[in-house]
Amino acid sequence: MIRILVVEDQAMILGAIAGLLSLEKDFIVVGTAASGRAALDMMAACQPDIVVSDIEMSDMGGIDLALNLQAGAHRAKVLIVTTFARPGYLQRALAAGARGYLLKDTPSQELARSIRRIMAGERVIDGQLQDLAQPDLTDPLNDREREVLRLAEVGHSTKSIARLMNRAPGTVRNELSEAMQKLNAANRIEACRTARQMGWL
Amino acid sequence: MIRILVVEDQAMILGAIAGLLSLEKDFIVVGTAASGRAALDMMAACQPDIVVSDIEMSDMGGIDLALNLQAGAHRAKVLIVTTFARPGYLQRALAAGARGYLLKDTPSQELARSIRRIMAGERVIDGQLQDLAQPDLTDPLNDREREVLRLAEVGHSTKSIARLMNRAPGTVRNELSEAMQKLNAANRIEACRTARQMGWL
DNA sequence: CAAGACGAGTGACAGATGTCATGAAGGTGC
DNA sequence: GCACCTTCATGACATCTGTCACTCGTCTTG
Repeated sequence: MIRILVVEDQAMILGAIAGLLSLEKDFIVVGTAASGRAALDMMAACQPDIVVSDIEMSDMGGIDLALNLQAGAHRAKVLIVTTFARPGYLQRALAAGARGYLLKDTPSQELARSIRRIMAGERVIDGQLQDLAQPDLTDPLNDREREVLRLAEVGHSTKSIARLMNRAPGTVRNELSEAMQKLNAANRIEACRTARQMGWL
Repeated sequence: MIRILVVEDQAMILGAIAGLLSLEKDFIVVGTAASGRAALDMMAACQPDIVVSDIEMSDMGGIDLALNLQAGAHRAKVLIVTTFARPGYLQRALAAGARGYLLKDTPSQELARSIRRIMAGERVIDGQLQDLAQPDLTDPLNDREREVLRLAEVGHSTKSIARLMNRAPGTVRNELSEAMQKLNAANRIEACRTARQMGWL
């Protein structure tokens, strides 16, 4: 019997996935949580063998959850199930000790199959991401550039970003410029998009 | 017995929702589709009483699907189930003849309950959207402004947008400026964000 | 300690962006 | 025909953006 904890912030999807997994005779859903934080609090009580978690959630995402489990010496394995085929996410998930990374695009039968493979010790990466995993996709941005981009993304002007970060406008301009060069973008909008798409924001 | 067609582009979610609904004794899932187009093609063969559809899908979204069903004199009712609490979406969905609008945030039991209520003739709007439904939230943009914003959103410069739309750069600048005033935004980035958030893009 | 590396800032410049007043061309309505 | 509106376009102007070269302090590190 494989003990599963499902973590997902959209209640309906959470219910649907939990229901789906409950249909398997060798699975038992021992708990569900709407955030990484909540999941962490339930670990002791649930004693899951595997945690199936989304990435983007308020409070604490799936990657940070994996990190915490790794650090806390929990023996539960982690399977990430997400909408996003972003290289940065995959990379960080694996670095955080996740044993698998599936896209919600993949057929639902794959979920059960992947859980069994992971419990058997295998590592499972979604087929759509095999190719993306290889080339040089390390995040070239530093913390300041990331923060500047995050602010630019929501429409702040250079001046306004400078105010928010307690920096001179010129500095912000330089950082933005740096980021654009690194991302090979023609303007801040493009830079934000690429960074976002790669999972670097 | 209520005959249901489920439309959703993320295969895993599609499977999970279909599975969830199959558990109800008075429901039968007569088909699943990954796009509005595909759903439309299946209508005759499936003869569903109700179509449960996502909104954002390639090929044809849930709102256009509802429009087509309405126009084609199909008697199937439509329930929209989506991630997005965007007033523009709700408004357009209802205008397209949808009988219900649920967020994926709501608990999964609500889905079955809502389907039954809709089959009983009721109209179901997610609680989180009740308040948003009232004030003046009509899309102030015209077609050109919408298109200009869509291009600006992905990082095109004014010149590049002008080329793509066969217009003078000055015209594009004016249209962008117009849109920004209508949306009360300080720059194109903010304008794109608000429009997107309201469901006007 | 000298040589760098690094973070933050400045100044100057070209080009992009946002605002506004204005104008030409093509409908409408009467 | 004439007044009026809409759509597309210009030109002028003030700002904002993006690029670059360069200056300081402050740490590292040999």
